[in-house]
Amino acid sequence: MSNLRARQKEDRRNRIVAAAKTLFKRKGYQKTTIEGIAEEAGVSGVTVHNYYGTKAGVLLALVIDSDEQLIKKLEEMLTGHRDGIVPLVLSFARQIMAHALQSLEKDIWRQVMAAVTSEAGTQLSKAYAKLDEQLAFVLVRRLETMQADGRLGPDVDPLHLGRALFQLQNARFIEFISSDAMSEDEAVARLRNDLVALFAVREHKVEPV
Amino acid sequence: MSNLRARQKEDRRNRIVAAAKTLFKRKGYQKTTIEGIAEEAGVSGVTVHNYYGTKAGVLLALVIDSDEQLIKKLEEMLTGHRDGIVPLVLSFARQIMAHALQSLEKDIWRQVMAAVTSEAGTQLSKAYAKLDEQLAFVLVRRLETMQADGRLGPDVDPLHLGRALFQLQNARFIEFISSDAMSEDEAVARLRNDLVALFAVREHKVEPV
DNA sequence: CAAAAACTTTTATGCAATAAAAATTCTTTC
DNA sequence: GAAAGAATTTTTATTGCATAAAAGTTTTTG
Repeated sequence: MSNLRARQKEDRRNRIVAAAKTLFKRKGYQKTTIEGIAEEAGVSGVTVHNYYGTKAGVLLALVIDSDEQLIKKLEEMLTGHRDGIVPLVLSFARQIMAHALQSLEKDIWRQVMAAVTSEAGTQLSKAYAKLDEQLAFVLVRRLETMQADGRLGPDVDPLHLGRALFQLQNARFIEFISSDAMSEDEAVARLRNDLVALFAVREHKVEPV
Repeated sequence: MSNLRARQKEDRRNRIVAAAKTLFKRKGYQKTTIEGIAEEAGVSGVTVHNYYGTKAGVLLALVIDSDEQLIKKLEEMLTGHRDGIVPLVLSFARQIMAHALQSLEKDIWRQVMAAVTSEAGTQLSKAYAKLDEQLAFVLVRRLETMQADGRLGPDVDPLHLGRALFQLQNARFIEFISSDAMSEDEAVARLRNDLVALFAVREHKVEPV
């Protein structure tokens, strides 16, 4: 009997997120109220809280939806990439920044990033972390291909390398959204500096701690 | 006449931060109220807002004070460091994590990190960013010494490398405080994986974008 | 010392977040 | 198919952050 109640719940979830998306875009984050979202979605304010916990929670839910598409897009774009690691990571980064600004403004992204850390442990926060892991894996898979093709040394661990590269990219992404003044080009340039500097290192021994 | 007014202001600032420090430690972040801090400091709640803008602002001020000491400590500890880059960065990271937990609990650090991004552009947030830059420079100076000693190739840019290493360290630090379960050892292990993987790469060409 | 300037406090308002009680709607069972 | 029961939403109420404006106080300055 597929449960009317479950369908209604799903429906309300969708309406709330859709309402939030509309209002965040129209009025910005600070100026849209939970009560406003609730009204637009045809539920009570308390229901929004019951569903998503906080205003930032609603925002997170919305971002998670949009990021799932991003991952698919990235997979497509990077498959068949025949350049080196640096260009790979830079296109990856550029794509992420472009997608981010396309869906929401920097100011709102700052709220997203803040919510992810301050609400660490929440379901939604975990879901976001999972997406990050998936994003890192997009890189990992590319690196594995490169290694199979002989374009990456056999002594490199693609998993750890992919994760490290993602961390760097993410750090620069956060820097990017943290400043209204910073352009995509500037952010990419900084990331390139990071990579070039790191890859120029010839470390002899690694063992001692 | 050294301005009585300025001295009073300075005095209030100190009292507010001291009160906040006490209360945050005693009751945690969520449960201490601005009004409580104000009462403990002998001012009105609105004054706390006028001074620091937000509750997180008070917290940031407090952290900035403590981080200034950290930088000095790190300088001392790392001067005369004779190992390679990886051990250098790992001690650096370990020191930062130890200092962090010594002054505040993870939960509160999450609020700090969230505030830094969500309140980007604020005076206090800029001050925090400046401290990060100084921390990165601790690494940069060590790398310069290493290069002068011939322990780091002449084709490496110590400034960019130091910044990149700091970004990686910081990413893992955030991960560390974001999970109550993650130990210092685990965080350091992840950072080491990052570094080892990155330094194992032998990138041939870098030019094309 | 009095007027002006600089601050702080008081007062008031909006909104997020949370809890408990009341009301509604769906499901189940006879 | 209606009534009992369960699930879920809404109403209502409260606390605390944040902000603005008016009122009051203290320091500075002429």
